[in-house]
Amino acid sequence: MPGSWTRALRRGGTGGHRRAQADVAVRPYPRQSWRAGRTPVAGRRNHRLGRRDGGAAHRAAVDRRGAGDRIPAGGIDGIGLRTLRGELQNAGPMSGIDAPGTGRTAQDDESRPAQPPTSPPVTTIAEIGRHEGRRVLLRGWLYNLRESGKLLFPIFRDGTGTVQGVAHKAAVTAEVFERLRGLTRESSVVVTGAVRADKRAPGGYEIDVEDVVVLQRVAEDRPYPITLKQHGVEFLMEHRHLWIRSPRQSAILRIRAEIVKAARDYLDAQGFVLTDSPILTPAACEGASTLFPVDYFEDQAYLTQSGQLYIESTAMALGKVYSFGPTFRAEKSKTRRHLTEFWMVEPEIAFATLDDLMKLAEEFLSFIVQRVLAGRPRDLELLGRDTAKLEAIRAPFPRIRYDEAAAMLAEAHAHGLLEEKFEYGNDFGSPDETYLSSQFDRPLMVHRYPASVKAFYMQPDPDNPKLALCVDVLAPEGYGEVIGGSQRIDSLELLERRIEEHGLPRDAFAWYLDLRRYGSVPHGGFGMGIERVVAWICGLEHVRETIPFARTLNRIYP
RNA sequence: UCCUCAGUAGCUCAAUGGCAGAGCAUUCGGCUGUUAACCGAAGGGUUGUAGGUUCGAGUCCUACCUGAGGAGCCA
Repeated sequence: MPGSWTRALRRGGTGGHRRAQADVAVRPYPRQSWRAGRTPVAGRRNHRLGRRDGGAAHRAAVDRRGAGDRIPAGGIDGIGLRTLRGELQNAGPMSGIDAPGTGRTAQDDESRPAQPPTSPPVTTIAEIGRHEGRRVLLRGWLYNLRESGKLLFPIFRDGTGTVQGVAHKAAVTAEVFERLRGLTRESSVVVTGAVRADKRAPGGYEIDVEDVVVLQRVAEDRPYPITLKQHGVEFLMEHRHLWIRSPRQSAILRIRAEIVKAARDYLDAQGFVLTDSPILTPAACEGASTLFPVDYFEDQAYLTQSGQLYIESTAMALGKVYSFGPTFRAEKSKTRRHLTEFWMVEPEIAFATLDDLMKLAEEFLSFIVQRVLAGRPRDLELLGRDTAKLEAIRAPFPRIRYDEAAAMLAEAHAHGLLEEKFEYGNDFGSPDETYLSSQFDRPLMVHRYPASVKAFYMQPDPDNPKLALCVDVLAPEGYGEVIGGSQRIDSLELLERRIEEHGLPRDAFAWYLDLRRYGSVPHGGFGMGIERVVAWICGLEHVRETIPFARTLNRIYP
């Protein structure tokens, strides 16, 4: 069923924004040529598996640096202020921080004019506007440098944003001018200069450079590999540790942090108790997915694929609980929606019914989306996200039964909107989900699937025991299932029967059955995949950009 | 596991079976308001690997390796 996802994406209008960014961007999705050139690293196969060259290259690089090429006591983070201010006023102790042999170190600035007696305040680029008209100290990296004869335009970044500096040859010392003129991208710097509002500047402000101290200079023979031009996916993922410096990637990670915080704030405020579940588990939680085996002191253990069974027990202890953590699936899925390691937030509630769960799910998601809109508008803008589509995400969400969804799919197929005919009784395929969610402007909740296609622990619908009291929440714009949940079986006898029917090892579930033996109550919960939510809210083509270091079928480096 | 597509300079890509190229990056030179700056010059190649067809293969054939997207499965 090729193309239905991309068609849906195009309809959704998320396809064309990438090129608009002055950032490293992956080419628009539909083009087939996402290939990338080979990376010329020896032992390539090995290092993808995490066994590089034992660090020889790094050691060599360190060795090449001179003895003076050391971070001052306290490190860069703690460099601070006191040290740096001292440096800036008597360019002494900082000497040698630059690469040796370049002749452009701070120690050469003996002819620097006397500094004013007070040192300028340290600020971040995000807050630079507060210092308009005053001298400040910026600590960051050189993002780019443009030259025009006797004018230099360095663009600095510091993690909070980017700002352009201006250095007139006549306005700075010859040493500062030369040091800046030859500076290489991503060299780390401490910049002194006056903040000036300028209509030509994208952020509204520029900094008139007065002095630049170079903490570490990137060497010309190993220039920063990620340029401002386009790169292929493989190259970027191979350099993920550097790619995250790009404004676009930084924006995504800030939004991810906002989403995680919003999810936790919401649940905390609703009286949920965080009870994290174990990562190392003795057996399959659900039996379906493939698990990563781990040697556990000569016993076999597995990385968790869901914390659900464990939080059912903490819910019986504490009432309303949730877990937040990584989960692992060894499925050989190669799609833009899959990672082998991903994060889930899983609320579980004693005495909850399916209706309670659906109400929680829609309010939970609405809260998260609105929080991101309010808290990270500039990052959404940087990503080119159509925020009108996010503004619409407010509870209540549409709810349809599996039966109704199946009828919609049958009709779509009859009208030629879906290539493959949907067979009643099956679970929905990706194209089916994409079609269903495309019919609504907010997340779609599909409930009461056939029990036969769902997990063994789901409570049957009393009105029709062939159906399960479960719900999947399908995100709009083709982002697929972001939440899956259900009411759980509370009858000991029924749960025992289901475990047997599914051929699961009864011993491994003895503790789980105890929950039905000692004061069983109706209860339920759901799991929300963080990466899919981030991809949806950010309008991304692939979940690999939603986490600092994605683990996929073919990649575990860096 | 299956289907489809793709591997050429550090990167992104060209090259009817006939001399392996461009842009960016790097180096050198120029430019007093640049916005992925621009202009000029230089260096940079075992065309994924191994076979085969051919007078001649980056191009055609076979196998393998690697990556991407999709299916299945899932969040």
